Amino acid sequence: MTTTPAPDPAVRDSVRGPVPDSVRGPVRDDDFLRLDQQICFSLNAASRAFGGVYRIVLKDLGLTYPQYLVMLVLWEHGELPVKKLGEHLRLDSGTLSPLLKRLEAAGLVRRERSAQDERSVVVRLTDEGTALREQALRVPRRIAAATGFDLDEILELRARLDKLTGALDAAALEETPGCA
Amino acid sequence: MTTTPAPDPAVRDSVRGPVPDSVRGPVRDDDFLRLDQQICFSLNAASRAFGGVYRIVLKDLGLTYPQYLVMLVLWEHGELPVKKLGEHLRLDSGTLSPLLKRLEAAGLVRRERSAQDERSVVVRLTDEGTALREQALRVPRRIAAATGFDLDEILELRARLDKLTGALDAAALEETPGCA
DNA sequence: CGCCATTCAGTTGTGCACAATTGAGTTGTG
DNA sequence: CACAACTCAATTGTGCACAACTGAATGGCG
Repeated sequence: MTTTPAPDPAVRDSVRGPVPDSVRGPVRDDDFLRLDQQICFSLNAASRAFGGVYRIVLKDLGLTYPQYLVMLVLWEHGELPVKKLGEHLRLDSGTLSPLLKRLEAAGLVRRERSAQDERSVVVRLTDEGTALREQALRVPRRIAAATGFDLDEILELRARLDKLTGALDAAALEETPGCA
Repeated sequence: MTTTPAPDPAVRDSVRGPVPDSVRGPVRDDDFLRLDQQICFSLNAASRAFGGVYRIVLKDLGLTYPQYLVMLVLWEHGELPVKKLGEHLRLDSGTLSPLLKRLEAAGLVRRERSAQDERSVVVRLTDEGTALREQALRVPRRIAAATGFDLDEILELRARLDKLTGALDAAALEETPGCA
């Protein structure tokens, strides 16, 4: 039983107020350092908790969670070059190349150099990979059930997370040294 | 520039309705398979986007994001055995042992076998590790700024994520074969 | 006391994330 | 055509997450 980091009302109250932080002025850095642990950490923990549930549910399919995400994209789009796959999933070739090699070894996909552009490698589902979709159809319900969230809650959370991701990506771009 | 996976309104609309899913009945598995990609994926993407921003901000401190989390816990609690550290962070010795070894190599912590219990290893901050806290104090503000979220938004999101994590952990426990 | 289950940190092995680099292939421009 | 700039997948190296296991230390129990 992992000790869930408690909401810790003391932290909340110590930094809260009717006036936005930027105007109100001195929120002590000490407080912020503790709050900070809560938010970044909560996201991390939730992501890993998801990973744990997927690991259990996907064991029957012989897929890891990232491999499942790749398969989802392929089931939806049929076939894609590695580059496009990476854009859908926010992953680069450093992550995808070995992952796809494992999927190929498992007989779920094939990788073929594009004839039009010899730089590009197109990833296609094999018959076996296509067939696996049938097994995968029951996965989402099990996951959704595990969350205990109803559809609206999920959708709203997703919207917040996407907004957050957008803001973080924009900030990362701005702050990267080589892009002023 | 990674192409941000768009909200894709078609997906949303295809599964949405005024009636809660559990009552409305047959949501097609196909739809769910696509929605599923959105939620688990959004969480993953947000977590990694956070990682990207932390990577930039923490570069000055010479810390990775997980190392920073460990330091946060140590700054708050002074010293802890590896086990307790793991409970705070939801990490086991397989992750912490090498991480702590790197922090020790960096001169930020020491690891000493407990005299009371020779099985236990207590992690302590060095003077250098304690001093690093001063540098870390400005990190949370930069992160908070990068999110573009105000405090209430952060706190609410955190509450939702913690709820989600709790539900997922409970589900994982129930569904684990060896605990019926 | 002697034995055994439990607790703890560490190790090993697999897989993912990401930065940096490589090398083949392509495209634009003179 | 020639050549520089760019694109793309793959590779290398570092670090994290987690399962499975090892081995030492502890604590309970007969």
